[in-house]
Amino acid sequence: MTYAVKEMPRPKSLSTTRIAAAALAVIDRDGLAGLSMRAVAAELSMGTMSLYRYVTDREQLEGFVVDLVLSDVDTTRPPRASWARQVTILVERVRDAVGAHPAVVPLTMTHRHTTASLLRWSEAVLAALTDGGFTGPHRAIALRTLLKYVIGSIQLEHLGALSGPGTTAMANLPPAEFPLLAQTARHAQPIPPDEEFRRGLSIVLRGLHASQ
Amino acid sequence: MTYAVKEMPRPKSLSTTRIAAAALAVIDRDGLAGLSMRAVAAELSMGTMSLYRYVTDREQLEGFVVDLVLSDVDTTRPPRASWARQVTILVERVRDAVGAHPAVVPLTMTHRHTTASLLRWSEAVLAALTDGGFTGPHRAIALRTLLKYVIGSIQLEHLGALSGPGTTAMANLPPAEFPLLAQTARHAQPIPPDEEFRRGLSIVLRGLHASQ
DNA sequence: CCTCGTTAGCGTGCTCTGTACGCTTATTCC
DNA sequence: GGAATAAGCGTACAGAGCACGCTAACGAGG
Repeated sequence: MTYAVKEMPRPKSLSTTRIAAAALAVIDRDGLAGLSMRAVAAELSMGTMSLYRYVTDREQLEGFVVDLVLSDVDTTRPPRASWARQVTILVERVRDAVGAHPAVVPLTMTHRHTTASLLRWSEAVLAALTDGGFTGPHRAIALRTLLKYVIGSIQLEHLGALSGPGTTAMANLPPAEFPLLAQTARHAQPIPPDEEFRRGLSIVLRGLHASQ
Repeated sequence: MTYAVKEMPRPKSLSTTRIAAAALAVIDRDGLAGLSMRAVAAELSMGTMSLYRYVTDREQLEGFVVDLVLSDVDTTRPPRASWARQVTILVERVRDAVGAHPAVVPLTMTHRHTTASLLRWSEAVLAALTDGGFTGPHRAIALRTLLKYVIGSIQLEHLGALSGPGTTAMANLPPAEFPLLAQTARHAQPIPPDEEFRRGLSIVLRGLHASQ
């Protein structure tokens, strides 16, 4: 027996996903600074206030955008791979999904990502870790450490990658005051972000391996 | 021979540090949302537009706030300690400095921290790594990996710590769909943030050790 | 087919933001 | 003391988020 909805005099013409997609389009086109309720409404050919039928807040809309971006990550575990390889692939998928929309990075930080896809992702990572023999609190720490590395990487990448202009500036620092930094910057310059990410991740994985 | 400044008809009554301190006071009291040019001006008992004699932008003011917060980290290297211990202490100092003003965390992310104290901090970390036998590109990767861990940690902590309400919510997830996650959340619950941070860091350090 | 109830959609307007512009006033130098 | 210069600020404007209440489109019952 279905308890039908009492009344539906006029069906909603939009879904939250569609609104989020519109907002994401605005962001991708005009940057995060270009995101405004008016801009999103215009993108949907609606009046500004119509958005508020679907969204309580600008805050909530931003959350939906993050959800949308993160919903692109494949959370299935690659079969027939070592636990470390599984984790690597899962972690790289998150990086790629966020990397596809660099301008939303600040939003992913501010908005608690309790989105369903991140939960599924965590579950998959935990499964891989379990394959690797991790259990109990140690497994919890392992997951969190990986999460921290991902977040830090994304943040740092879209804030000045190793091969970016920031590093170039560091290479020109006064060598008297910052000898190691200047030298390190020169060494780091030719390392592309992908490689930096992979090598850092493999350090973390080695640490996990060595810790149990 | 000093080339004197041509004219100084009226001395500045404020320093950028003092403005940053006022802004930080506003943030600490009213949260980041309470930060506005008017609020900072009021905090200094000035007219709003007077601020613009010292600051070109709200953007720049935010940068100064970050600088101020980060200027609290002691960048001297603890003597007579293993390289790993040195790194641990240096890393924890950054965490503590930022942790003293949780509301500025989003600012530290948005604003490129090319602040002098972070440069000195990096130099110190590099020195410790050099003690540990790291050189060349490998040392660069090591520094970046540590930085990523710090950033990710700070971010994650002020976005839902392991022992926070977020984890409690996870513990109550449908066990059918998220068996490992629910179980992990229960295991993680009693772990305080400090311990989580330390154990994660030691994983990274172990990884660094194992990588060379 | 018509009417009624409900809700999607939106126009108006308020408050608050950052900041451009230009005036007033305090201060230092000769 | 007078002139020059910059500090300090009052006013004003564009654009933001969103509260409020009206209008109109639609589904259901007669």
